[in-house]
Amino acid sequence: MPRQPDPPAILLMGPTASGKTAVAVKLAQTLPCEIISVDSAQIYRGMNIGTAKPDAALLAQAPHHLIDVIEPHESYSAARFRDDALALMREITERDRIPLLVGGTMLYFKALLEGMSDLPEADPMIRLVIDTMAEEEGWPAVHARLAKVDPETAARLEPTDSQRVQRALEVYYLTERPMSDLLKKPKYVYFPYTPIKISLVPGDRSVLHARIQARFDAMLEAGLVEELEKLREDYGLETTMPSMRSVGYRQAWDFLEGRTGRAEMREQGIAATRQLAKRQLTWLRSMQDVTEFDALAQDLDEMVLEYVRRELEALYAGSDQ
RNA sequence: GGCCAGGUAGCUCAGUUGGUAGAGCAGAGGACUGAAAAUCCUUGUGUCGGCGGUUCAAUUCCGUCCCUGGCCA
Repeated sequence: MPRQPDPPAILLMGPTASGKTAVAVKLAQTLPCEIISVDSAQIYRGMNIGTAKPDAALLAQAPHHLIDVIEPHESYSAARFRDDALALMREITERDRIPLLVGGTMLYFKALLEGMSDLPEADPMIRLVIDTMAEEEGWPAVHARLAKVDPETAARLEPTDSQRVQRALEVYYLTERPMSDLLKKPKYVYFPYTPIKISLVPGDRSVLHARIQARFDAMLEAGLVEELEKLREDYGLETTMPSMRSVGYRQAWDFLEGRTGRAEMREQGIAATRQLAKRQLTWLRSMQDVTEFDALAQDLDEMVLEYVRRELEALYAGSDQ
């Protein structure tokens, strides 16, 4: 008896400003899918302008899951994303619909597809302790401490890689075991879907850069700085919070503090967005079994739609045998 | 028109007491396991404004011209 194939899931990936949302909406209007956002910044309530979040009208027309799920003073994680996304995907599939995962946070896609090792979650107190340590002695000294308890991880990390050095030491403090040991245990990979992986990659980088610039100007025009000002009044925000490290908000914060002028904020915001796009493209190049479309193509949404249709037909034809 | 200060990497600038030059930013490539829009690694040949002159050798000294800014007319 032939095995029933796993139900489909569409993964639509691309760098910032590549036009993912428009394509997703097109698919959602034409096929029985529900959109799940894969975006580490759009999860924050109230951060609308700078994250290029779909507006209320568009959300009413094409609902997105995993948008506006936490507040700007809270933090999220790849592990939480994986749990949330898998739960939603099951519900959507049970409704006989197809999950359509759309976004640019490639670590989240990876965590979803490949699973994560069994590691403890972040502990704010321990992070504070390590931050204090780093402030007093510098990150290389923290790295040296890590080398004593987890030489293997220390060897693969740069002493300057503050975030990973901190995480590795945090894992050791919480478990009293080196992270390298914990990572060696086989991961529990659970992804009972047939993924249809699509990437939107601009054929001409300079066109993407021009788009990024125009979009950042539009964000400033739409009141990005004012939005942050309001958020700072409503929440006790600090620059160390993950939400405030995101592109645009970080630069607007410096501007509000008087550390930069308006022109400088604009330059830095645009550059930070370009750099984000570059890192996203690096991720995409390393991903397997992804069908790539030129994000700048005229009839991009039609092309993607046709491709998805064909893939779905092939999948369902296979299941009827 | 006169005087002064500049013209060096895409941008901001350093430097060479004469032996053809280097930082920051930007850009490019890469890494990536509970903060990932994060965090980090690698990567710098450019008529040193043009043309002459002095010199073994000029981006560096001299002359001249062009351009930019400031002051004076």
